[in-house]
Amino acid sequence: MPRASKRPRLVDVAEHAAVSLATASRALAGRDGVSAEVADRIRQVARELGYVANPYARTLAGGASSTVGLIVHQVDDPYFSEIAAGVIQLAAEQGLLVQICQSGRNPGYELQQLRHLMAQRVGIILISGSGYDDPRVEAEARAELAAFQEHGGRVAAIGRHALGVDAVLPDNESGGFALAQHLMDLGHRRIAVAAGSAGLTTVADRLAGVSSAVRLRGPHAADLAVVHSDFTRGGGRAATEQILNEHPDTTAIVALNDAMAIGVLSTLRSRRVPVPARMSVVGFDDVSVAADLAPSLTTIRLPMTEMGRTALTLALKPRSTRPRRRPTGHLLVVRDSTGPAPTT
Amino acid sequence: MPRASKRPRLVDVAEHAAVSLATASRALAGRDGVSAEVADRIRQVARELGYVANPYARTLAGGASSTVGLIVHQVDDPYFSEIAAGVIQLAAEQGLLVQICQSGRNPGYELQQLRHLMAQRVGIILISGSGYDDPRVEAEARAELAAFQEHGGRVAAIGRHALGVDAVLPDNESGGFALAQHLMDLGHRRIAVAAGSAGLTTVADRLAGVSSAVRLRGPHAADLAVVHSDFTRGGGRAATEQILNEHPDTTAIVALNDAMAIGVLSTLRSRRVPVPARMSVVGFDDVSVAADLAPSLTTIRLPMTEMGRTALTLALKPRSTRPRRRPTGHLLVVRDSTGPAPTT
DNA sequence: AGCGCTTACGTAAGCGCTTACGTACCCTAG
DNA sequence: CTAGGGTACGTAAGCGCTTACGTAAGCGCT
Repeated sequence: MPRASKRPRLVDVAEHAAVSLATASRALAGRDGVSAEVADRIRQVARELGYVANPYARTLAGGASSTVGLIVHQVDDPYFSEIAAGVIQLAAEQGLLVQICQSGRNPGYELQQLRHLMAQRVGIILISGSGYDDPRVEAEARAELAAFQEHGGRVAAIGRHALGVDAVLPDNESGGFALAQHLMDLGHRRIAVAAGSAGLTTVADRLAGVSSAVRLRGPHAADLAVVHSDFTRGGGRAATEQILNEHPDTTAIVALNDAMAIGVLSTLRSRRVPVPARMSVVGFDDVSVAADLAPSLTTIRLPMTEMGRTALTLALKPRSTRPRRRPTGHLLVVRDSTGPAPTT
Repeated sequence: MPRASKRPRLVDVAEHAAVSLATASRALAGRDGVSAEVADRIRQVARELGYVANPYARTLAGGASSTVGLIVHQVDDPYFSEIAAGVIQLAAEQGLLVQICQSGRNPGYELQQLRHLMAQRVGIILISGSGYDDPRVEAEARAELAAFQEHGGRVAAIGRHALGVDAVLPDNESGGFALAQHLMDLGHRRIAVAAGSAGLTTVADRLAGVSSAVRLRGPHAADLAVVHSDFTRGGGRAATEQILNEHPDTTAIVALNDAMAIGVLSTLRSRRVPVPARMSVVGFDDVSVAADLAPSLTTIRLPMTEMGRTALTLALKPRSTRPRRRPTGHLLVVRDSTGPAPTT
């Protein structure tokens, strides 16, 4: 049975163009040392033959790997999937392929994924998601990433500043600050915070912003009750139960991300607590459903898709000696889930 | 400056174990022709050295590529991200890496992504998302996939039956059927369908289920108004506006996926149409937020994560001559967005 | 005319692995 | 005791690229 013809190789291109392998390679790589006419002829032939370089051979021979690795906590979490969408968009524009991994919010497993990517010689690695306070894991990751960069690997982080690599950093602290101010401006004095896992730097940063806004208002501006759970809708539900039980006079809940906020709203609804009449709720991130919730969610908008793109851009640029940090900007988006504090 | 030591190669393992390259390769690949003791020794050495095979060299030399490609419409659409989560989970368990691409709901661009993956010699390709009725593109994809499989490539589709490859197929038709029945059981007689792009097979199938349920009830069981938009929240909003304007006596809206349903609910809320008192709404998919919406959404549950896993399983198994089809099962989940038809 | 320099291209040595083939050895049958 | 066959392992030939190095031609200069 006559096999369909195999893919053309570089030799085929070289032969058809009547040049050597080396010249063909140079021409297609856009390296100089090839006259313009010859280069044109080679590119022309390559196009006609439908030649596409074998990435395995190319990488083996010392060329740059054309794939970027992306580690997220969970792809089906909108925060991460919106970031991923940005990364994938830009990667496609640059002709790069994205290898995606989930760490499942587990620092040890994340390190394992990272090792796997490095072992696979993925050239560029993006790590999205909050750092953990597990100092051992963090230190190991840091060390191995440093070695990886020594060998020419490129790395960027999104929302993690403790890794010693270039990073895109959301304005967590000032976002938290803005949220607390917004609530206090509305007259709220008993504010509860539904926070994610205590170990996450994102949690710590956002929380710090909230507290500093409260402190800044004066010694008795407002009471802050912090309840830790995790950054999921289920976490938001659990936190709400706890807040309702332990801090019944709360008039506003700050969920430290939108997933939690959705859980908060859901629980308040089933407990028949009217929002915002009896309880105001704010989130953080502005995932795209936030605007379509009932009530629509007041939150801090982070340019997630853009953050993904920026992270890849950062990793693509030649590395400077010191890790660069790129803030993201943020915006308080006021919607229907917040209103004046109820008069007692 | 003394470079950090390079990664161990197979020769290093072979030397330390005092065997030849070939033997080491065989032992680590688990191929036979190596005595048990020697194989153990080699594996032991490899572990001590922290040896991980270079995937580029392995693939170049004729080994199997260890990466699977996944094409989805949009990663930040929950339907696709939940499927992707399943694929990535199982891939990680199998030591495979997942290359993810977005087609942006554009058939031509999807074909381009497909070609890119094939050119990159990705061994396994999963294509998620509805087929299009663009016969030219579909035929081209079909042909190229066939050639890819001829060369040993493995392919599976999710929710597409026209590609001539193994496929995981959601019960679109019976799901639509169940939804329509549910509404008619509640007394609804004027039902509008908010459908995605007319070209999608998913739309056609779900719609067919709805219509056949209505027809089955008898000639004048219910009026069905179909409005086409697209499978996004915005599409749901647009469709709702149109339904409200053109079919004002509608009492129930069937959104053909949950994203649209969210848009429908959002628009009804802003138009002050109470759900379900004045209008019932159903969705399709049961994305994970569906339960946390206000009101929570009656919908058809599809095991999305499981579907992702199944698709990969299918692609991993040796191919049979005829494309296999694996149905997914479904479940009508009744929540708060549906109620009895309002009495006029 | 002879020198050195640049430019344009070819030659060939790998990159790290898999695998077809070859070879030494041991076992069993005749 | 030897022929035949299986088992365990080694040798070496690539896979399709990149790139260091070599070479020939062309240039301006003294």
